[in-house]
Amino acid sequence: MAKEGAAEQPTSSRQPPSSTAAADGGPLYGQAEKDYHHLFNFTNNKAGMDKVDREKANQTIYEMSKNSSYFKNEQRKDDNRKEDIDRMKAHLEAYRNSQPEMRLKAEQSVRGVLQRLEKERESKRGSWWCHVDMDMFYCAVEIRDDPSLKDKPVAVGGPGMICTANYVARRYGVRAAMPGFIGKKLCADQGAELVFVGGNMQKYQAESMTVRRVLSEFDPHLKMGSLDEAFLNLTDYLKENDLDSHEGRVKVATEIREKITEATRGLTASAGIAPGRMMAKIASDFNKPNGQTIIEERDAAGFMDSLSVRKIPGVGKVGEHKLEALNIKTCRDILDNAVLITQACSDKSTQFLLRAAMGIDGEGRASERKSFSCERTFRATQDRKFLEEKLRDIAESLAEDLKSHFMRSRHITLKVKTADFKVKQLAMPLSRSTDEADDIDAGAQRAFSKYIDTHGDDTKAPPAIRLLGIKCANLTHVFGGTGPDGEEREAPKGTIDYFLQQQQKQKGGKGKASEVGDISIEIEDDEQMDQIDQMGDNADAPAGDDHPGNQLLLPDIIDLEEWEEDVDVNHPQPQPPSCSSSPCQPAPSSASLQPSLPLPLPQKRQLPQSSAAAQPKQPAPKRGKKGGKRNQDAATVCVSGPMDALLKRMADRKAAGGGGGGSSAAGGGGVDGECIELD
DNA sequence: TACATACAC
DNA sequence: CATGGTGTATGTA
Repeated sequence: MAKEGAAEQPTSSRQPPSSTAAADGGPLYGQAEKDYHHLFNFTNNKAGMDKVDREKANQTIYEMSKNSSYFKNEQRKDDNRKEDIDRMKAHLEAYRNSQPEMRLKAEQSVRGVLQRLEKERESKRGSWWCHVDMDMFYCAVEIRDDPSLKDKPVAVGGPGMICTANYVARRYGVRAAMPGFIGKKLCADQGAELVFVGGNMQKYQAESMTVRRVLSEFDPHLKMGSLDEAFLNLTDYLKENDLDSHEGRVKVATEIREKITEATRGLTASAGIAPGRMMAKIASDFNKPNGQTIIEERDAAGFMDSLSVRKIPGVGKVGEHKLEALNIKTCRDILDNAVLITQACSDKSTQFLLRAAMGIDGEGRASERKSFSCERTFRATQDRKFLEEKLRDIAESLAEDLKSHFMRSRHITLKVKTADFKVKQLAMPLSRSTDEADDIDAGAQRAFSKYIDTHGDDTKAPPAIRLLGIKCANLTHVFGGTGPDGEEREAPKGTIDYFLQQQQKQKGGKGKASEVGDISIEIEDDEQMDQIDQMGDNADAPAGDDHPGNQLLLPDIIDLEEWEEDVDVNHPQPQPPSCSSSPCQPAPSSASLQPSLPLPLPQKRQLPQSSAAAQPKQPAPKRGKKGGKRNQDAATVCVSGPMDALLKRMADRKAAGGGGGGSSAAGGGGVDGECIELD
């Protein structure tokens, strides 16, 4: 099945790099005004839309958007960004005019960084990652179950927002994350009717489990990124099955996809295999849908070089434009202009960009969940009663959420979006941790009053509001103790809380009970690591828990019920990666001693345009038993004081003399002026 | 700490 | 009639 040919020739049949947005789809609209073309994130050159179609779609979208509050707000934000960019440019200009010694120093420092990175990349050779991504997942499920939809433009979602569109709809310019009414119009203008299908999360979860089962055969430790994508470490599988070769990888990718299609009765997936997670992810997108891309180590640098910066996960619309202002469009440009980047970006961003451009994965250390939030959009209103009731609903929903996860929060943030789409947040620390709706509500209402006070004055009513939300942070685990009904609260098997409970018991009694505060838990071996890895995926979780699990130690992955699946908005198609036929060159050091802004480091790794498959096959380097195992190092999980919570709770009970955590909301004055007092 | 932004999905 | 919700990271004051 599928496009194996494509897999073996990832480089051969692609179009040259698309020109910039302005040149490509030149804005025929609002010419006299500023150019907001790039705000239309919905058009790209995928899915066989030709230039005319694209331009037509752009105009439709523009016509429908231009007078909306939403779009006006986007313009405002964009103007702010432009100022940012101007400041950045000014800063760079200052650098250009600075003392040569200074610039020389900067360049030497960058050279060192790049060399270090080169070494790091070298040291990580030999590990193989696969990213599997289901094609238009939700949509595909719906179409499979109702084949009459097959040739129609279909969107999962509604008139409010589109979650996923099939490829027929995409031809009309319909995209994920596009409001449904625009999608509808795009189709209507071309004589088609967009069919909306409401989502069915249960069904998608079930399908996702099926996919997972298939994949776990290749890597039992796989990490599902969301319902429709997964990361697999294939290193062991390839070695154990004597498939550690280009042919082997092609075979495995093919097999993975075939098995998925078989197990799901017709759903297709795209896959990427590469010597790193990030590259694998980019690769899986490269021949979508129903395709695959394999990147060999010797091709990796060349592949990255030609890639648009926008392909780097973490570089979005804004980042792309910032870099564009520096004349940086590809990953190669990032490396060639590393000095520029160090001057224009923060240390963190610089590190991130340089690593990404070289194809080196981020450290990707995941942490425990840090917040719970809930927000609702509604028809903008000034009706205070209505808004307060909305807040109450949200608080109740959050309390439920917290309880079902055995968590409490000590800090809440109110979020308010006005009719003009401006967002404001107000923090409200609580005097102690809570999972009670009353407490959360009290805090939120107080913050809301404050908002009203500061935003309406005597003459002017406060603005209409279109969204309210609450975020609960400063979380602590709760186990033991009693729940709201007075019943014993025990963490269910298979949850992180259960794990922590066990740990607690083992370390238990002996000493240190008096030591209130954070405790840390040592994860000593892979087995324990896996135990944690698997948590939350178990069916043992409490019923009605729509969050598949916690995120402990899942790197860079968000595993919520995701709404926007398969977003591939506005990604220029990557141009053919030029492949290098030689392994990565050691970091060169053609050091001219003259400071010059674009520092040619490391040397260009350009090479013939032969495809990966056409390259002479080189066996992957034999390595010692090293690259394969993930998480070799013992990891330490820091848990923000479950002990604390326990003791506090006891203290609370003593003080309150009453049942459980229940507490009446405190209207009364918060301590410290801002902190809301419970009980 | 508080707030705003950017990003992923 | 009309542009979502959940979560993380980061920069700045």
